[in-house]
Amino acid sequence: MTAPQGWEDIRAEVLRRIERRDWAPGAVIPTEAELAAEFGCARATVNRALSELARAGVLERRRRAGTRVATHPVRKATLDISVIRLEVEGRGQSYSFRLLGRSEAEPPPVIASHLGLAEGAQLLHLTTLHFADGQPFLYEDRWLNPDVLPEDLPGPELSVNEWLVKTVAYTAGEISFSAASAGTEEARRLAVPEGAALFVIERATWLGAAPVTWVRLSYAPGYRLRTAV
Amino acid sequence: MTAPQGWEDIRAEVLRRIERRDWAPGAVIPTEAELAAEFGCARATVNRALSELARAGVLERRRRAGTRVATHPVRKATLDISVIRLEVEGRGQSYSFRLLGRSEAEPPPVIASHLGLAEGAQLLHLTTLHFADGQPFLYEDRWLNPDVLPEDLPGPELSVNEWLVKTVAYTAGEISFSAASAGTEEARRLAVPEGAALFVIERATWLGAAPVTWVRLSYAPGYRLRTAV
DNA sequence: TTGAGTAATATGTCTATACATAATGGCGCC
DNA sequence: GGCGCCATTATGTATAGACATATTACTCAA
Repeated sequence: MTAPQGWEDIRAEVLRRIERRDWAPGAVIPTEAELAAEFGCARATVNRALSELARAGVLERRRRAGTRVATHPVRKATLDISVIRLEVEGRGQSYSFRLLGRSEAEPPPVIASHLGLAEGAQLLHLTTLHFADGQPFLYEDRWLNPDVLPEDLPGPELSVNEWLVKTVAYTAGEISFSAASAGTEEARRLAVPEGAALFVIERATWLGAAPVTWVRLSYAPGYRLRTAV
Repeated sequence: MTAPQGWEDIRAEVLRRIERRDWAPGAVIPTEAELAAEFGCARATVNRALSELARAGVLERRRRAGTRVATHPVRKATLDISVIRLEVEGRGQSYSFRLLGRSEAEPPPVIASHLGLAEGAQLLHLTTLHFADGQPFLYEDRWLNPDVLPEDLPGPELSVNEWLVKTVAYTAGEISFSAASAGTEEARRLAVPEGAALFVIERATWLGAAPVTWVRLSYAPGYRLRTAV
């Protein structure tokens, strides 16, 4: 066997020992210095490898206490939250969208309180339907805080969704994924029967303390969000 | 203003400049060497900060071409895929489960082909109902490859889910999230009307080329998977 | 026995330097 | 002008050494 060279090799070797149960879950593994001596590399290189594994949830590291194999390996799945156009085009389909409604209004209390808005605050309310290959793909229900918008809204060539990610910064955000039965409006827009199971992403973002946007994305039936682990 | 000290300070400062649009999306930012000179630190420190931001999707880095602000900031949401018991207990509810069925059978063709199984291969089929505070919370439909199991199946104190995570390694995996209408079996088990919108996680894992498990988790209505961005 | 104080230790980070690697831009050749 | 090669350049990684920091383990006194 060739000795591990770079930090990725060392990571692989450590992972292999964990999978082979040379190092059992919960057990303390050798220190960085010891591993560096064994692999014949600098401690920093071992540190890089072990840090990556700790970030991935495979190891747990604490100063002075050492490094141990995680007993409950919390596998972290990373989802890429992208622009809808790119998501559609990434599936090899053609993208289009249509702005359905635009108004200034007071958001429902649930949304207002979630965003931390004062009572009676007016937000911009935009509803958009996104298409993949001409078929309804996603219904977007968005509330926007006009105070944080640096420029005018985009022209018809850019969806609000895409314009937002390119121009409005935010410092904190929440995402939730759930399933919901299609309501009257969603069903009509997506051309599905009322009550159909829709995959729903709700997202709220803030810029500092100021709410930026709240959006609910209802995907047409059949949609799957995928990722590798 | 005090000069940034560690790599986290530098990361914060860079992020601030991006959010203030000192560095616009798509623009090339100064090189590591230049930033190191400006901040009065080693290049490795700047490298650490910029690498983190690149990993987070805020920056795009390419050798020789330099570092630029991402035009399509692909926000990466990381989900912690944990043991179901911990998920329930993390919500402050009491956890229990019941093994509903256990048999050896040939999986449906969809699953078999997805896993890359030979035709006619027999898998262990386990169905489990998980409860939160005594209420049906999650219906688990699992197919297990007996060849990769290192030990006997767990006793009644540990759910298959938890036992698997702690004892079976895997090298590759896929997760998908979707919404589905409750089928007859799911509806009966979760005590919801047929056709109710369920949040579904499907997951397949392999150990090298060998399939390990395929599982479908159907959550009772109202379930939300949350994460921060 | 208990608690406070202290020494020991493993990880976390930074530095300076060096070389590796990928990708670009320009140069020269045809 | 077009094409291929090569020097340049910015990032990626490795190194040894140093100091910082968190936390444990130990010692000693009340």
